[in-house]
Amino acid sequence: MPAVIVNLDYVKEKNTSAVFKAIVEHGAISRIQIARTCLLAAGSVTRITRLLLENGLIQEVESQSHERGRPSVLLVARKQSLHILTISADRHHIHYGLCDLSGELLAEHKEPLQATQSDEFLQQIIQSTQTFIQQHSQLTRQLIGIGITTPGLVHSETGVVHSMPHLQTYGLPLADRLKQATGLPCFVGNFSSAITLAEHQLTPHNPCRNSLLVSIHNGVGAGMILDGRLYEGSALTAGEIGHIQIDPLGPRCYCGNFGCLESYISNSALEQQCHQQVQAGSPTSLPDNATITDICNAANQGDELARSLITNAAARLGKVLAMCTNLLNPEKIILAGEITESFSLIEPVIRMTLQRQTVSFVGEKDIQLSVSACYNRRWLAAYALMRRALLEQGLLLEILNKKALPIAAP
Amino acid sequence: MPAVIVNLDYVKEKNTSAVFKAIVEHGAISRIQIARTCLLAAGSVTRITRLLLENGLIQEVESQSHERGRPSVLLVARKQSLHILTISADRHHIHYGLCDLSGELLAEHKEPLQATQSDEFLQQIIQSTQTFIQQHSQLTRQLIGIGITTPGLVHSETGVVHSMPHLQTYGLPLADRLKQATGLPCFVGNFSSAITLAEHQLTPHNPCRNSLLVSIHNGVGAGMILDGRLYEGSALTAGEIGHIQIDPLGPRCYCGNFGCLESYISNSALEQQCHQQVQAGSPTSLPDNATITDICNAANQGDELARSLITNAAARLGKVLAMCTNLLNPEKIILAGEITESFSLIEPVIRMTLQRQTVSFVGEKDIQLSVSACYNRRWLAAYALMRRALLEQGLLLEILNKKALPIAAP
DNA sequence: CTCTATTATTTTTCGATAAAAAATAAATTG
DNA sequence: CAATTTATTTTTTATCGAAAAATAATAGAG
Repeated sequence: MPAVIVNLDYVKEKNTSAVFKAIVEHGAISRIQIARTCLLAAGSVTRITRLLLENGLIQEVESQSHERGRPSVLLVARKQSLHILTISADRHHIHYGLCDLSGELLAEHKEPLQATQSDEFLQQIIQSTQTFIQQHSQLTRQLIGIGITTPGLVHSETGVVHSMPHLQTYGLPLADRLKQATGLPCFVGNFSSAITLAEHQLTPHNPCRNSLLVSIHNGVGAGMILDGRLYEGSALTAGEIGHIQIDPLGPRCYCGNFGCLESYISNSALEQQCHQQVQAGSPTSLPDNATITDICNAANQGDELARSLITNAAARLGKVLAMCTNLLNPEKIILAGEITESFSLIEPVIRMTLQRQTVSFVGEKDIQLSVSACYNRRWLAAYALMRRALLEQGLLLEILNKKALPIAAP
Repeated sequence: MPAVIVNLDYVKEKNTSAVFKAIVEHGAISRIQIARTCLLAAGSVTRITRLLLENGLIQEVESQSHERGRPSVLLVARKQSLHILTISADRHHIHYGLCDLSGELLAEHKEPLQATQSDEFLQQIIQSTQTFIQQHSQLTRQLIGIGITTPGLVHSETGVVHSMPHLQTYGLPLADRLKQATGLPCFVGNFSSAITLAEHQLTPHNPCRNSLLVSIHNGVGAGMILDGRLYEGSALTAGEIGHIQIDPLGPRCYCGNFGCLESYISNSALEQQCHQQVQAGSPTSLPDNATITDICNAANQGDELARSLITNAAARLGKVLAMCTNLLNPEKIILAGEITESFSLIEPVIRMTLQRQTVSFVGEKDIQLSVSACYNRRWLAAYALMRRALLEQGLLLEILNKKALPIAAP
């Protein structure tokens, strides 16, 4: 019944990961502090850190004197010791990136999506990946694996892309195929989910166990961290808040239903509303073909029409966020998308709506509302999948167990 | 950082629990089957089952012959080997129950809630518990612990009742206090959450990782199992779907907002709607002071007014369930409350609403809709807390480690 | 029917190894 | 040099997995 086998290997895996994670997340930290953090005996920390030191994953940096007694030696992660290849496919392009343990981008490459179906997609990715690796051979020597994000339904545990309609892709074992072709561990995930994970990983010091990342582009969707873990739903379709109905008499949505949130607040919806209003003669500085960015800029500068478009959208979004809050009681809601350029306009509207439409004891006052810090750094989504695998899912020990380590010597 | 300490004790705890759980959930099962189920070596299973046998928790029942080879010996849990005390407090009464490992009720006692504030509440519970234990001394000899459910906000990990306004109770460490008074392990939880857990435990053979239990009485709320675990939210207030706004122009709710779901579909709301309609002269067999049960009965028998009241409520509930489905993509939605007497009327309406208001690929067709099988057996909520502690949270080993076992000899 | 070969389950034995505990070493201050 | 804190080494304990051994049944030959 248990998916994880609990034995001595598991203990070693968990504790090694925990120690490494403590070092990665805390920055410089002494062995004794690690022992306290991870609730391990001092001797165990010595053994584990020795393993990590020998493999060049961490290094001793300096001694820290205390009031009295032997000074502690601080340890840090050698972020250059291992590199991660990130692949991020969207509807039109494939982005390749190479980053270090900290997520800093070292190299990148963007190419148009040439494939029109599943096989071609796989071929393109395999070929371009190999080329990319060769072109950056100095950096890719320490490559420990590949993180891949795609649109559509992806089962990140198995690495199978269940559905990616624009490429007629159904049930593609992408992780396995790519692993076969490159010999590297591969982890695949849906982009929105993975970027939610990335956002979650950003703040290890202030761990937020329940958060919602809402992205607003031409579609509107949400990623969720619940009880500290990424939640994706039974059929991997959780977070479809764009198709929550907010007005039964509203316009028809492409999904077939009526009055979906997306029909009101997506970028294209706002641009269309703007177009209509301008044509109808509303006083504004905007042209009738203004983009969402134009609208946000105008709103920030006080344009009345733009402001009303943005705040109306915020009120509608707030309504749905209130429902989500009543249902899930999250600590934090993070927004992403062009409309966040006008976050200072949106925030008070959402807060007010939350206050009015949630039960008081849900503590809507304490909800943190913010703009995504990493949505625009696409590669961080794929990086987050690899980081999770490394720090929480046993990839670290898998790497250490191979004697032919790709890790740079100290 | 990790809340759980991963060491040898942890391995033993997890594997012993896994084996016992396999026996409890599977019924008669051989050692080799356990080994395959729990991914353990056969020798490990022998060792663990020996421990359980020696302590009277399981017993060998019969041998099962195969085509050839040594027959396997089937093991079952001795459900009479340990008893669980359940306490369930609501606004007006406290229910005490004694049940065996399988959840079957062996004795019960119900008394009015006399307390009006925190201290008195604690006193009453302690006193009545002790009396109840003494009165059933034959059964309570094998008592392994107490499960308690209350209304309000309860942190089940710590056993602290954070808020129970009707008793002016805030921050009461109920589990600790009761443990102190009785010497028994105690686990406290919110009733709605715990009953959701109970429902989840009912179907171990068909494990559903994501489900929603919606209860409709005078309040409307939801409990959630997400990724196989009970989800309660950051401030323990998840599931407040009764206060999702379904009409901004709707009637004022006692929570201060307008148009809450609860104002339309709660028992009292339906009774009030019925009253108004009857007074207004709608043709019906119902009296103007019909109860919710009357309304359901009439609806089932074809009364037009009753049917329209019920189906209207179902449509509104369906609307909110559609939102929940879009957001959470559950496998199963379970309904509880008097209105489920008319489930056959409600179900098609909810299904239709789900179909219309969820994105098609969410797979709303596959959603299981059913009536709660254990909502009316209140004690099962408290039992579920104890069962979880025993089978998943290390209580089993805690009990086995005490040499003075309360467990009945074979 | 009896005996033997076969086969699958269960038990025992043994080795590897991880963590805890205890003892020791090292580094620094006053 | 004593006191103190950190780090390392050694010893101890305990679990798991693998494999050997024991066990208990059946099938089929004679």
